[in-house]
Amino acid sequence: MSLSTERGKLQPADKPTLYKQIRIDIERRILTGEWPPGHRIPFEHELMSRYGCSRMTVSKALSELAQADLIERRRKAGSFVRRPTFLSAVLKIADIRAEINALGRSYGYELIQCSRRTANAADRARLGAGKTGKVIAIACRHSADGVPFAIEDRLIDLDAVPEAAAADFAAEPPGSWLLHHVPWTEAEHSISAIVADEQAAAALDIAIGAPCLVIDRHTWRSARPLTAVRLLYPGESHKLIARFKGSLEG
Amino acid sequence: MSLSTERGKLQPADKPTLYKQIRIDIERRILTGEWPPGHRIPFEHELMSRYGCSRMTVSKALSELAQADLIERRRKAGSFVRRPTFLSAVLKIADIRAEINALGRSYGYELIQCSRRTANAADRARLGAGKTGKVIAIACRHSADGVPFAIEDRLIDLDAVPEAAAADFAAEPPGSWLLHHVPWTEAEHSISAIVADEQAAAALDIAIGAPCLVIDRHTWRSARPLTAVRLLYPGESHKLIARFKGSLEG
DNA sequence: CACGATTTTATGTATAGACATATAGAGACG
DNA sequence: CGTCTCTATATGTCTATACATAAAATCGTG
Repeated sequence: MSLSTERGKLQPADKPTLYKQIRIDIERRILTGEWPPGHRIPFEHELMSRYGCSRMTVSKALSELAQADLIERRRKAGSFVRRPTFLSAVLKIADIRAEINALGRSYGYELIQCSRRTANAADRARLGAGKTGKVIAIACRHSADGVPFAIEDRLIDLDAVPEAAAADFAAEPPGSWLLHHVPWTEAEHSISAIVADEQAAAALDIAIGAPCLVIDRHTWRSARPLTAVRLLYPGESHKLIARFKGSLEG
Repeated sequence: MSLSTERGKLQPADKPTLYKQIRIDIERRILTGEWPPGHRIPFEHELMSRYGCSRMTVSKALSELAQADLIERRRKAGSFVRRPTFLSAVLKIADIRAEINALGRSYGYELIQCSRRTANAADRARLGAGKTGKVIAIACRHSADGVPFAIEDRLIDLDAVPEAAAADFAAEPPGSWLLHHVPWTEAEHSISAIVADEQAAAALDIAIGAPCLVIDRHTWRSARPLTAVRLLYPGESHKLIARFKGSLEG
């Protein structure tokens, strides 16, 4: 409140609509700790009189805060500050080609192996779901400026993604192809560290025993497994960045 | 549409309010690719007549989709499907104590070293910002059922977090203490892989040369650095899970 | 006191209407 | 043909009102 400055005009490039003002106000109190987790936000009717507006307006502000997971709304009880999903962050895993291009380096791609087969027990276990028919198994390598960047080992469920049968994975990396042709609803990433074995070391041109970052990604559409991929990055050179930012200043 | 089953009753635990129905409907079309990125969503007045409701209702659905970054709304032009933030996912990094407790294992904590000093050049570089006064440097170890789980190496800016001077980090892990006492607005995680050196191997009770997952986390409040921490996990045993889930199914 | 029924209340959804605002596209003009 | 202005229009915000719904609080009864 009374954030008005000594300037006569308000902040120039601002659009201080009322509901947004209320949202920012409450958000500020939460993020500064003035209203700690568990604290009950004033009732809508209190906010109505405090800001001199209708219930729809404060409700809109509270709804957005709820959608952003900052507060929890409970009928009859009120709205409460949520324990921030504290150490959760948005992990951006760019498409490898885009990632390398963004670094201003030239992208290189090599298909190492690509075969189609009826799913065996290991394939089924890896894809996670029951009876699978045919799958495509792909091994390939991504490089930046000619230096190995990551190796990829992928399995695609051909029943779930029949279009993949017609794709030319020698010309286009499977990750990019899937991104542009196959919509998905759920993905899970598992990140771990291993040391390079002989094969990985050779493919990545690093020493045996050097650390590697591993990303295992599974992708589903409506609970149906589409693809499973393991990406191996030379561990010291590559970093994944995850960032969390409150929307206070955004 | 027409997801109704052969059962006479609708889905029991469902609350198919109209605006949510509209939201799910549009979301489905986007996620299945029926409406690809760039596609113009029907105008609000079209949706009004299609669903037979008021503009506020369709607007609420569209607003939520916009807040979820699935569509972009432009005055006069309409609403458009955004290119999904494709490979971004929510990375959940739980508080270590909570994480271990969640696994049903007993949490152990040992403070290895804790000292206060005037920030040196390395400290300033690590915290990222300019002139820092005093800092607290902490080294500690987390264990699960007596087995080393992770080692932590942390720096806290005492000027930004003066309360930390009074905290007893022998009794409470710095991560937990900070979580409960210090609000923050931004955090960045950098994930990489290294092999254990002699010191890390000893602290984690693993072999020298064994892979380790490293998380470097920096935390700010309104762009001011609060703390920088490096967590070292035995790489094969530990996995970070990041999950993306569309809200299609709830 | 324990337990089930009833009331109260804060949020959830929805409406019709109003005005604001940005801007794409049309028309005017040089 | 380029540029400028104007206008039509889709979204953005807000109101006052209405009824639905879940759950806390209260009451009543055994």
